[in-house]
Amino acid sequence: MAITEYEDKIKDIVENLDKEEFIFEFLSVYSKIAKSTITKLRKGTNNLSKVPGEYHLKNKLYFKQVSGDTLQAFTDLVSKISQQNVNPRYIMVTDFKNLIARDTKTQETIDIDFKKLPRNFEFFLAWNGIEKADFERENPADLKAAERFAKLYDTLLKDNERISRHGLNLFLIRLLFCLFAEDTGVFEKDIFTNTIKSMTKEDGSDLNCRIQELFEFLDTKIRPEDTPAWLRKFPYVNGQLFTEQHTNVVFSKKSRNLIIEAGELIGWDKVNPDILGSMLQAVASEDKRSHLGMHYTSVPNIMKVINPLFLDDLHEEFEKAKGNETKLNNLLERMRKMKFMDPACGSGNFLIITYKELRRLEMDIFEELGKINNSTMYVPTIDLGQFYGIEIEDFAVDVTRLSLYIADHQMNLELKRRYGDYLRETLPLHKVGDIRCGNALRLNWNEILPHEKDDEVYLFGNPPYLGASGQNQDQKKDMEFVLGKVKGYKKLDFIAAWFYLGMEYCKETKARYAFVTTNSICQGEQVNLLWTPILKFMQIIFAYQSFKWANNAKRNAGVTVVIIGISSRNEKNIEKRIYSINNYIKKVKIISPYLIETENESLIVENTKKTLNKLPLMSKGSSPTDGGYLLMSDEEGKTVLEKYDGINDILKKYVGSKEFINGYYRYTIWIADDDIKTWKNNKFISERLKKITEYRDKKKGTVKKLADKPWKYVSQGRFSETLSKKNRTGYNIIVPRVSSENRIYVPMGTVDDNTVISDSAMAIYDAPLWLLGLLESRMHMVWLENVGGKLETRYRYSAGLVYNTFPVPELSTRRKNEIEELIGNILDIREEEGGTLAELYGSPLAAKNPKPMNPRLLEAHKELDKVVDRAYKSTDFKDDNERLALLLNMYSEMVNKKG
DNA sequence: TATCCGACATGGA
DNA sequence: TCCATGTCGGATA
Repeated sequence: MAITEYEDKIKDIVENLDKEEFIFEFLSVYSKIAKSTITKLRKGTNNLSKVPGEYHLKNKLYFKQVSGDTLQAFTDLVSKISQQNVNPRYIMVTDFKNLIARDTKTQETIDIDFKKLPRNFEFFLAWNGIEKADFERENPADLKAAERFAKLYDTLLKDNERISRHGLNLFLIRLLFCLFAEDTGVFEKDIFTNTIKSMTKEDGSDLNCRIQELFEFLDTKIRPEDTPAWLRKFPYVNGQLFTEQHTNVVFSKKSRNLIIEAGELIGWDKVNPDILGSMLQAVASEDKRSHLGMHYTSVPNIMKVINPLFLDDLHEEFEKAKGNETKLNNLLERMRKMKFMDPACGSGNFLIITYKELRRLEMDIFEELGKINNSTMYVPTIDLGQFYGIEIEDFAVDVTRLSLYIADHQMNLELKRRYGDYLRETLPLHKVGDIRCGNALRLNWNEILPHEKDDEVYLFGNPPYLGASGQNQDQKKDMEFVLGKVKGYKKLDFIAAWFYLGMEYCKETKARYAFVTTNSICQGEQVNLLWTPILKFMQIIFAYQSFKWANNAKRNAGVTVVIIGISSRNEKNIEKRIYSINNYIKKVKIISPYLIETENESLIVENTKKTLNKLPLMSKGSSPTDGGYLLMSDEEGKTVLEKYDGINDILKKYVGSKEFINGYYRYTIWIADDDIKTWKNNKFISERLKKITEYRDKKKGTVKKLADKPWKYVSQGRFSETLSKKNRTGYNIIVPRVSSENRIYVPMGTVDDNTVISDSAMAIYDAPLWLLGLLESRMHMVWLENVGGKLETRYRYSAGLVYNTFPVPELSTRRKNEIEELIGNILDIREEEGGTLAELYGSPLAAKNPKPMNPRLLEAHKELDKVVDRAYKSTDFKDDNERLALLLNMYSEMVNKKG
């Protein structure tokens, strides 16, 4: 059942109250309580209490209808129950004005206005087998609010087809403000909802007029004498929130009710402005509705950005300043001058969290000041005017401003709670810094938030990620606008533009920046393209290594992220920190753009087409680009082989990474140009070829050109060429392009000439066996792990980055023979032990359910490692870091030699 | 022509 | 719905 259904049903019961029937109707809302149980309770057959007005349903509820002092009645009932040997989950009393209920398991008690029962439906969810704590974790008030809000939004859109989006959005923002204000003490309690309820007609026809009058009045500082009484109770709001002219909105009975329900059923005081904002933003943009909230940054992740960027430092300074009035005041002065900008602020959650954290620190400081000098006056330090943002969607801009007001008010309440005598008024609203609506990649950030060399300014956020092949024309133009001068910029992720602009804003100043980003900009070919130019002026001061994106949205975005903090190179002696999983912190001197400790951050491996190491050519396997019509499963292949005589001439096994690792194969049609005459009239073949022609015709470029030769692979690597070579003695080596990072070694191997290596794997045709041994070695694994690209965190093997750049020392014939023998041994053990490579290599590095690698195989690999290690260095390596350092040094020598 | 990538894709528990 | 682990074709050089 949807959350809102519980509320709606209970609301119906409360509004059409039948006191005698109430408890039965209420129980029936909770579907796990059987109808028959309720019927029996009504008849009294299973009512364990014989007192009139009392209902005791075994293990579930002890209910009493009372009159007079409910609290006294409740206390009496509790003590009465405690004397019996019974254990009802809930105890509830009500006089239908007030209601008190206790959950005897959690000992939680609610004492509420009877009319607020619908809002508290989740308190009783244990009846349905759902514990309240679990429910709240999965269905926060924010989600509930967003769900109701989406309904209202859709209804208003249907009733107002011609209205401008901006006008509608503005109305909704103001509505949200009013609902929030009446629940949190900015306005008089429930005044907005009650006004609408009592002052407008049920069909909604005059609601627009009243709303317009109200909004205008909220923006009027000097209250006219003739203000009608119903308006006079509303205060002056300012903050420009109600300044713009209200756009007329058509209301219906339905939309009016939805507004009233939003007021009555949602506890706006429980709503987090940071999360709500992201939900609202998603509601308002149709295309994003499907991934509601997918991309909002969770509070823990925001903390990972702002803590190391500036908050840790402020807290540290606070600790040092404790007991010293001057130092404390200096810290406040410093905080007052700080400025913050999120150049992709969305609905502003980074700004909100930052604002709240600073206000809390401010309170702590005043508490300390109070201890030193108890006549300390509270002077507001942190102001909304210190917060800036850029956002492309105008609704989100409004949500950001609104959310900042809400955050401000929440902190004012917290201040009052903590120190009753320190007061800060929410109204009139304070002015927020520039939250600019526009394209962050086209705007001059320094014009929005101008700063001097020594100003303390921080930029942060979670800008959009988009790989090179997913960018649309506009985004590509934006990339060119920002990164046009950067070599190879077209291969960079969209977020690279933010990192580049961050550099331009912060370089040679004290300003710093940190973003949450896809980890791919710190892997593979993007490392050189992006970081070589940025590191000319900047340095990485902290980094969170790869972790999986997660927030509370129903469906999470599928991406692995890192967090990178950056300052100007001019800032010396910064202690840099690398945070890895489990929040293990390592303090280091230099952080490389691969986000690991390094001695030289310019040791970056560049994608290279030519081999730098004289190894035989590696190429990608063959790619059919056939829409799947050249391929068939093992099973289908065997059927075909039986059905058509001689077809085995043109059927080959087809093996990619998945097939190779998991020990199976598919079949592919593989027809040489000369043989096509023989086969084009075969029914099975011709049907498939026709489909391929159709498929390729819809494409463009090379693929389309091959539409009339459908049997041909679009790219064959060097396979055909190899097949035509006579007197071959080498092996066809297969290397999976993508494979699990949970294995110690990437399984590689050899296949015969009757097997097509698919483009999901790399291939070295007609190669010596020692080469396979070299590639399977620890040395090569370390290289792959550190300089190769990744698919999230999977290993991604590529020729340009990994194979061609791999530094190889002089190998004597004797050593080659030794390697050959050891890799031969490994291949034998694989055969002897049996099972798939996935089973043999296991997943020993998995965090949750590690599966061991076959011990015999592991031993054989270690022997191979020793021999290969020895080719690089005469003594043992301490660890993989030492291997990597040696390889990187060899690499840089190799590159320098080439000039 | 040959990649290197994917706010992913997909199959199995 | 989570968890483990690798397809396939596009845009680019």
